[in-house]
Amino acid sequence: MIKSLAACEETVIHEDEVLAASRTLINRQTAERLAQIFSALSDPTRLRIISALSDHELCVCDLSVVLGMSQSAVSHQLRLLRNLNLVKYRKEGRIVYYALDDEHIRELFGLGLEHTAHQERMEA
Amino acid sequence: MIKSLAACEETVIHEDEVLAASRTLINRQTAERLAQIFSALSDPTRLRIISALSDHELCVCDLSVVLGMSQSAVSHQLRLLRNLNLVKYRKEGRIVYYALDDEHIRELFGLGLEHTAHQERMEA
DNA sequence: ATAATATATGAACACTTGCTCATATATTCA
DNA sequence: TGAATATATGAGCAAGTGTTCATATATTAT
Repeated sequence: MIKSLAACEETVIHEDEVLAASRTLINRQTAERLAQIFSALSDPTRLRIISALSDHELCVCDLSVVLGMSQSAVSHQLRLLRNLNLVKYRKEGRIVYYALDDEHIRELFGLGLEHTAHQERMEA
Repeated sequence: MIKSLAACEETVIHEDEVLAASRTLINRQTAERLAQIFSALSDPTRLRIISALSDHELCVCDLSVVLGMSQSAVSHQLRLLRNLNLVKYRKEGRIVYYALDDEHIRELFGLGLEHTAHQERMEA
């Protein structure tokens, strides 16, 4: 424990802060989970899908038209979002309608948007 | 415009929804920006750095001890966070102290944590 | 000046990611 | 049943990512 703190040429520079930070640090598993959520939001295509679905549900074909992308590309991304439970779907015949399935994601998306708006103001 | 909507074997399935979604869809540049922000949060190491810095500033050496990672790896990630203005730093002699530099990121981090906590409850 | 040390960084490498293309599956319609 | 069509998915490939290793830079101490 204490021994593992030895580094930086055998001397921890700020032992108290290191101990404090170590106590409150999120664990590796939590970090992995968090990273997975943010990874889902770290791609422009998926963000545009989420944006497109923020008002209405849409079928895969509609989505590919809206995004101007191939059905295959959209479908692959939808699978990813589905696996992370960020979107839900319902089937009506051969048509599959996708919709957002997570208020947290809506919040994260909105908060991110605020941030970009903030950034743009800073640059102006 | 209207022509570009033709797809899915020449027939748009839900023209109204497609037009509505197209109007409110975030543009490609915004999507890129947003993706960049979330990308910064999409890696376990960077999330643990953010977590470690959430209370106190820490120097690079302290950080590498806290995270149990090489100084080089931490330094590379700090550069990335620095370039996105997510962390700020101050130099004191040869020691460089890093701290969070963005309330939005703190909020996003917190919101993400809530989500993982929610997920864990769902699984229990 | 020289040695020691905190941090930064380039190159390389394994691994991941997002797309395309081809094709499979499932449902509807004739 | 067989053709048409909405969606899903596997393989493959180009581009991106996170680490290590070696080394550069900058500051302090002798």
